[in-house]
Amino acid sequence: MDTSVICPRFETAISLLSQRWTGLIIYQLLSGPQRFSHLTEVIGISGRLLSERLKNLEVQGLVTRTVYPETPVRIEYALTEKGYSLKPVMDEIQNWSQTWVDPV
Amino acid sequence: MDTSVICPRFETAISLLSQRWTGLIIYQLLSGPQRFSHLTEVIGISGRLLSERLKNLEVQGLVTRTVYPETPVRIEYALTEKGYSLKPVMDEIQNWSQTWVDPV
DNA sequence: TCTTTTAGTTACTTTATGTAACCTATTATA
DNA sequence: TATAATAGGTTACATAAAGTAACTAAAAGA
Repeated sequence: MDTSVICPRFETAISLLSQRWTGLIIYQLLSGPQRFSHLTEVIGISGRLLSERLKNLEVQGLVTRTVYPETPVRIEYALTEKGYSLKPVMDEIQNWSQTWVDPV
Repeated sequence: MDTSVICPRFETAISLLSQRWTGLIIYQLLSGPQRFSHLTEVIGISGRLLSERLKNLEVQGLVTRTVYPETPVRIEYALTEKGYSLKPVMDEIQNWSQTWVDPV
């Protein structure tokens, strides 16, 4: 009989990254705070899902939402320390992709 | 005007890991070749999806499928070099989770 | 008042995932 | 010889998530 179980913390972490778009959003925000419309364009995600994902990421403490009451209003999304600390993960994915993914 | 685009190789790599269960399957196989039924139990994935995922991973060259014609038949799934080289990615996710994910 | 701009939301369609029952091959058992 | 047990799946159907496109809110300038 085998009682091995996957580490629950690892499971939580990877379920975060296994959600479609979430990894890309974090990766994109690594290059600095960005606006909603910029994220939709660069990532190629719909407003509906981007909105949903950013709300989740905010709740989980990975992203902050800052309103600049200009005209028209400017809202910037940025990584928290918790979000930014996923950089080594992203770096390793980047690194792997350079070796193992064919260029387009 | 902004022409920034996300690196296509990175995008390919993260779309692989963004597929539900795929990351967990790879993580689990890092500890050695394993059978179909063992994977379903440890990961908590249904046979239907595990079968689908393993086929994809085989096509993408991350996993091999080996048949041992014993009684009853034994089929083992193992990582290829390409699959195993995702270990640093998994290690960083593990690492992040130890710092940022609450224990259950 | 009407238009423009950003940041979303709503309603609806399509795709992915979850669940449970079923199938096949091989050998052990009654 | 029939029956059952075991591994490794597949099939059919229900539910949940993602994609698409049209619409809305708020604020200020023409």
